[in-house]
Amino acid sequence: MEKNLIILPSKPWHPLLIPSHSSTQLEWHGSTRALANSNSVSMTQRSHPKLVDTQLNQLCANGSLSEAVAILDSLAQQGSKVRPITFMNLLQACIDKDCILVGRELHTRIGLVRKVNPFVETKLVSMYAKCGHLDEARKVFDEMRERNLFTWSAMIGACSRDLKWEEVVELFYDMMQHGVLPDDFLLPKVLKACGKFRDIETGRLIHSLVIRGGMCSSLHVNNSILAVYAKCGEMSCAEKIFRRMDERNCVSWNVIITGYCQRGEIEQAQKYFDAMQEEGMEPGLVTWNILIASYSQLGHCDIAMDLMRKMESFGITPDVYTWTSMISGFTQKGRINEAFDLLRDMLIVGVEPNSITIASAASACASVKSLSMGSEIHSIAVKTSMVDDILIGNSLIDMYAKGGDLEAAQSIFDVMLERDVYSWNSIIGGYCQAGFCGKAHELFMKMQESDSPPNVVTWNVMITGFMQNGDEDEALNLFLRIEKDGKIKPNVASWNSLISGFLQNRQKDKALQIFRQMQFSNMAPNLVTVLTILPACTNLVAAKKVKEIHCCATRRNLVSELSVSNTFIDSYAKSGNIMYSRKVFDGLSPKDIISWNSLLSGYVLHGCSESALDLFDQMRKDGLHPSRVTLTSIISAYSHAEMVDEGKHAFSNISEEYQIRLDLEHYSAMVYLLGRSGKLAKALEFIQNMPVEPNSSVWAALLTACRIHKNFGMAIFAGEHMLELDPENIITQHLLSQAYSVCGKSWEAQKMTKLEKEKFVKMPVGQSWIEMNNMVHTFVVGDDQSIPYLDKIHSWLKRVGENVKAHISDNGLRIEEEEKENIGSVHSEKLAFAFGLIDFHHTPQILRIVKNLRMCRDCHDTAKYISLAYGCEIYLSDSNCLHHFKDGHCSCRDYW
DNA sequence: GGAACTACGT
Repeated sequence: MEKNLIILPSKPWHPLLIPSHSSTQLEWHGSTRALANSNSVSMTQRSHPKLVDTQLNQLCANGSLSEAVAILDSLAQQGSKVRPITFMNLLQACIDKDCILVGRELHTRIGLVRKVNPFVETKLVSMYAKCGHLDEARKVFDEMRERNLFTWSAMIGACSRDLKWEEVVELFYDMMQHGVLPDDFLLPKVLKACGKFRDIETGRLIHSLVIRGGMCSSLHVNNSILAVYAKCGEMSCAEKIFRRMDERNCVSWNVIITGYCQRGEIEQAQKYFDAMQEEGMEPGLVTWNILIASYSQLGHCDIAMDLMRKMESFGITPDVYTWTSMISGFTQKGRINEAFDLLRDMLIVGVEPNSITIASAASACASVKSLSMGSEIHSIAVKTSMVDDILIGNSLIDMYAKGGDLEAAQSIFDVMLERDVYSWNSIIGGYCQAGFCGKAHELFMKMQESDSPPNVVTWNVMITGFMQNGDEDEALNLFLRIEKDGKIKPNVASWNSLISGFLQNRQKDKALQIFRQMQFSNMAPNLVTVLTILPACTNLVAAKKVKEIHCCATRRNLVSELSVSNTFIDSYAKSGNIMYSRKVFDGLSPKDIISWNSLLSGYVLHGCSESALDLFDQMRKDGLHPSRVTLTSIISAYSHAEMVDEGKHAFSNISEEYQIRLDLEHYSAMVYLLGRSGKLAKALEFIQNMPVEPNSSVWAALLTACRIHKNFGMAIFAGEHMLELDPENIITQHLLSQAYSVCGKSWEAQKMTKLEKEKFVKMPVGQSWIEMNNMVHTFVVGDDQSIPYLDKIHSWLKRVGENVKAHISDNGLRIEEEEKENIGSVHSEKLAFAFGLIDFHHTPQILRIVKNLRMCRDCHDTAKYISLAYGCEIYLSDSNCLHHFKDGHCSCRDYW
C-alpha cells in the first residue's frame, strides 16, 4: 500500500543518494513504522537532494516531523544515503518543536550508520539535553568515539542549563585531560559553575591559564573570572583584576557591584555605582536592578524606591526583576500594603509578573494572614496561567494555610501536578499551626512514601506542632527518631524547636536541660538558640546561667551580632549583674538605640538613677535621638532620684523636643514620679487630665503611692478603677479589701472577701527561690515539712526578728499584698534568708532570691537589717521590683 | 556548540 503512495526513484541519480560502494554507508534496516503513518507524503521522482532537504525543512517547519522521518525511511529503503546536514536539520527541528519521540526515532536511524559524523552526534547530545533528557544526552556523549570542542561544549552547556555545576567542572577537567582546549565561549560556562559552586580553586586555575596564554582571553572571559572572585567574596582579588582590565563594559562594573552587595557592603556597591558614572559608563538595567535588589533586601525599601524612580528618569524602564525585588523587599519589611500597591502598579504599566513575583506577593499575604488579598493573587495566578507552577502552588498553600483556610490549602495541594518537599512542608505546617497534629502526622506518614521524603524542616515542623499542642513527649520522641527514620541529622533548628517548645509550655528547667544536652552533643548553638534560651535565665536565681550562656555565645562568636549582645545587656541586668551589663555595653561598637535603652532600663531596675542620668547625658552628647523607651526610663530615673521638676521637664520634652508620641508607659511613669514624691493630689489630677483613658498600670502607680504614703481613701479610689479594668484580679481584690477595712468600710471589705470565696480563687501562696551551691531551693509559706533545719531556722529568725524590731520606727497600719505573718507561717523570703545564712560556716557575700508576691514592710526591714548586721548583700526581686539590700539600705529607697 | 551581571518559597 505504501509503495503505491510513495513514488520511489527507480534509479538513484545522484552519487550522494546512492551507496557509492557496495558497502552501503548509510543504509539502515530500521523500522517502517514512521512510514506507515505517512500516507500524505509524496516525493517527486528524481528529486535533487537539496530539494529533498527543502521538502524536509518545510515538513519540519509545519511540525510534521514523523512525515519527515518517513521520507528518510523511504530514501533508505532504496538504499539512499542521508547527508549529515539533513540529520542535523531534522534534529534541530526536534529541538525547536521539543519533540523527543521523533528525536529518538532519528537516534535509532543515526545509530545504524556505520561511521557517524561527530557533528551529527553532537547535535544528538544537544537534542536530548534541550528536550530535557540530560541523562540520555550524557549516554550518547559517553559512547562517542570522537569528541571535539563542539561536543564538549554541547555537553557542558547542557549540564550548565540543568544547573549541574559540579558536573560542569568535572567535565571541564575531563576535557582538558583529553587534550581539548576550551575557547572563549566555553570558559564563561565553566567559570559560572565555579561561581555557583564556590569553586575558587578551579577559578584560580583557569585564571592562571588565561594569563599564561594557554587559553583565550576575551572581555567575556575576563568578566567571568572577575565574577568567580566576586561570588566567592574575594573582593580584593576582584578589585585587582578589575583595575587591570584593559577593556571594561557595563557587566564588569555589575560584577563588582554584585560582589559587594552579596557581602552586604552596600556602601561600597554604591561607591562603584557612582564611580562608573563618573567614568562615563552608564548603568544599565541590570546595574540598577542589582543595587535596587540589594537595598531592598537589606531593608532599605525607601532608598530602593527612590532608586527605582531615579532609574526611570534616566530613561530605563523597570522590568520584572525591578518590580519583584521591590515587592519582596516591602514584604520582608512587613509593609504589605505597599507591596500590594507595587504589584497593582506593575500590572497597570503592563509589566508581566512571573512566578517569582506572584510567589513573593503570595508570601506577603501569608505573612499578614490576609485571605482576601491572597485570593486576589490566586486569581492573578489563574489568569496568567501560572497556577501549575510548583513555586506558585507552594506559596499559595502556605498563604491559605497561614490564613487559616486549610481546605483551600488542601485543595491546591491535591490538584498539584508535581509536589516537592516545600509543598508537603507547607501543608503539614498548616495543619500543625491550626492544632491538627493528627492530620499533620497522617500527611507526614504519606510523605515518607512520596517522591519527596521528609527533610529536616519537616521533622522540625512536626516537633513544633506537637509542642504547640502541649504534647511534649511526642515532640521529644520525634526528635529522637529523626536520625533513625529520616537518615538525616537533627540540625540546630531541631534543637531550637525543642527548647522554644519547652519554654512555651513553661518548662524552663527542661528547656535548660535540652540546651545543656545540645552543647554536650557538640551541636553549636546559634543566634536563635541564645535569643530563645536567655529569657529563661533573666532572673536572680539563674545569674550563673547567663554567664554560662555568655561564655558559650562568645566562643561561637555570636556576640558580634548586635541583637545578641543587646540581649545580654538586658539579661545581665535582670539577673542582678548590672556591672556585667555595663561591660558588655562598653565593649560594643557600634551600639544602637536598643543597646543604650537596655543599659538604661537596667540602671533603673537596679535603682541606679545617677548612672542612668549620666548615661542619658552621654547619649545626647553622642548625638543619639532618644526613643519612647528611653524617655520612660528617664522619667523613672528622675522619680527614683526625687527630681520631680526634671522629670516633668523630660515629660514635656517627649512630644515637644523629641517629636515622640506620648503613650501610656510615659503617663504611668509620670504618675509614679508624682506619687513617689508624695504629691498624691497632683498625681490624681494628672490622671484625670490625661487625654487618653488610663490603663491599669497608671492606676497601679497611684495605688502604690497611696499604700506607701498611707492615703487609704485614695487607695480605694485607685483600686476600684483597677478592678473595673480587670475584675478578676485577685491581688487587686485583696488590696482593696484591706483598704476598705482600714477605712472602716467593713461592709465593702466583707463583700470583697465573699467575692473571693465565691469564685474559689485564692490569693497565691507566697513562694521564694534561692540559689545556693548551684541548686535552687524553694520555700513555700505553710509547707514546713520540706524545709531543712526547720528548728534552727525558726530560732535564728526569732533572734533576728527581735533585733529588727528594735530598728523599726514605723509600725502603723498598712496595706500589703501578702497576708500578715502569724505563728507558724513565716514569709517565704525570710525562710530563704535564714537558709542562706545558717547553712554555711561562712556568710555568703550575696544572696539571690526570687519571690512571687510583693515583699511586705516587715520582710523588707528584715532584709535591710541582715545586710547591715551580716555584711551580706541581698538581691531580691519580688513581683514588682528588684531590691538590692546593702549596708542597711535598699536600692528601692523604701518605695516599692 | 554559542558566553558574563539581577528577583523567590517551608
